[in-house]
Amino acid sequence: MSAADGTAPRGVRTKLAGGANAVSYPSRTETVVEAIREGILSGRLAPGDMLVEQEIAAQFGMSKTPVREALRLLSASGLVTLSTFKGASVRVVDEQLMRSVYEIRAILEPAALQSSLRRAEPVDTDLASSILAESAAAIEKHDYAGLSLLNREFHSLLYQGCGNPLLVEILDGLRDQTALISTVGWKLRSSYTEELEQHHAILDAILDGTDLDLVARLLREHIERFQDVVASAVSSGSVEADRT
Amino acid sequence: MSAADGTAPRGVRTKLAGGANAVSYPSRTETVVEAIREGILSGRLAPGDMLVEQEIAAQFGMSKTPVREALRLLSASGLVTLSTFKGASVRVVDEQLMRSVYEIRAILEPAALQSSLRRAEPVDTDLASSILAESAAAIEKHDYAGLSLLNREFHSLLYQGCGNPLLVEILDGLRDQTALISTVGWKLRSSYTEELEQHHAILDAILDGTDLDLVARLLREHIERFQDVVASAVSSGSVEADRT
DNA sequence: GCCTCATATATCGCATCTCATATCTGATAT
DNA sequence: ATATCAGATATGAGATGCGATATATGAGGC
Repeated sequence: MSAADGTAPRGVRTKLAGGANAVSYPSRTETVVEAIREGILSGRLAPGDMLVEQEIAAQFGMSKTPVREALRLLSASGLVTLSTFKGASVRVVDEQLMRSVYEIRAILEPAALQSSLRRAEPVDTDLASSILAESAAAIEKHDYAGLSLLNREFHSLLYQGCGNPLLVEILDGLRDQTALISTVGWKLRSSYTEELEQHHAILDAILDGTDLDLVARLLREHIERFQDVVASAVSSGSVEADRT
Repeated sequence: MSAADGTAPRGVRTKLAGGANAVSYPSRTETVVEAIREGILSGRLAPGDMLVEQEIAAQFGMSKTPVREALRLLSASGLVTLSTFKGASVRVVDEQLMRSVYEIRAILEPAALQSSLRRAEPVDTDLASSILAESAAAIEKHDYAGLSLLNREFHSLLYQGCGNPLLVEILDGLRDQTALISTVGWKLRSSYTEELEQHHAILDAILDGTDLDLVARLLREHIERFQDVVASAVSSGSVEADRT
């Protein structure tokens, strides 16, 4: 009520619209989608948290309409569960879902990586290397949220250059779903050094560049390994336990 | 205008809600999504056709709100293109997109099929067989819209039982995207018999059941074959030509 | 005759309002 | 005391209206 004046925000958007990027300026719906997405991925919003339209609308100083659309969109992308007349909530992950996600990633990511490596502009190995360095630092500092982000970035790098935008889109979506548990599954902590080691092994194999099949196999085994780790972590109930 | 009374439709929905299936009754948004989806898949709506909110709303006797949501959802699933302040239109496919779709299918479908075959309740070969019989009949009758539908059904059958609901969902989405051109690409007509033959070969290999790798390879090569066929058909501009 | 610019219209984006539904609370009967 | 049912409340679903913007159209100038 207080922030929902109705005139001020509209002016702001108008200014943005005529401003720098004429094409595709951020609609209010996009704003909300991005904000909630970021909230979930960063772990600020935990699985099961209710997402109340009116609350979010007030928080952003807008009407419920764009919020509603945003929640629908997030539901379509799998981050949010929508129950008719009951409301929206951050998706609660179960073992089945996580196994599904990792199974698909285990198939697609190695294939995408091979496509990347076969192309002219393959993989930014410098950036990958620095990400791994940051990962080590994050582990030192016990910054597991940051580490989770870095891990996702690393995997993204490997398939980003595969030349298939749709494949990238799909893998980005799957990657986001893994974030539903990565940030909260503290029980996975012990696996982080192992994950980093495997990332290093994969990067080394890429830099070596002689054996594409080896690279693909390493990545696949890496993902399959974490399918089991994550699935068992989820089934043991460590996911919802940490959030009071 | 005429049908948008506002009170009559509501009563209908209420009756449905309290009626048979209490859980998950179709919301207006879902109705529209399904209708437009069906329209696109059946070829009644051609790529490039504008989808005007008010028009559709009037047609269904509802307000613009659910229509709007439906269009957003369809955009997220890739069947509809949304241009800000310009409107929604049935997605126009280009060669790049089609290559992307088929490339991913070539990776995922064989893997999914192998998963299916390894499970207890693998593939409904009886149904697959009858679908192929119907396909032959459709070719006889030059019913290419029906044939396209049957082809999609056949592929669906192969991965439906893979035990990974998310994978099924993704493949269903990709399958729908191929429908954007399948029904209108009349130039593909000559390939239909070849497609049917290959489907038969795949089914035979499944029924034989001795060589899983052979089955996977046949399916992969089948899809890769049609990647080229479809891509060249799209680039030659046969897609938009047929629709006056 | 063709190009440029202002006006007009169509269409989307968002806000506000109303209605239908689920959940919660409490009273009553067993 | 507990189970059940009715009313209250909260919340989503949908309808309507207004404002913003892009495209189309026509007049005027070169």
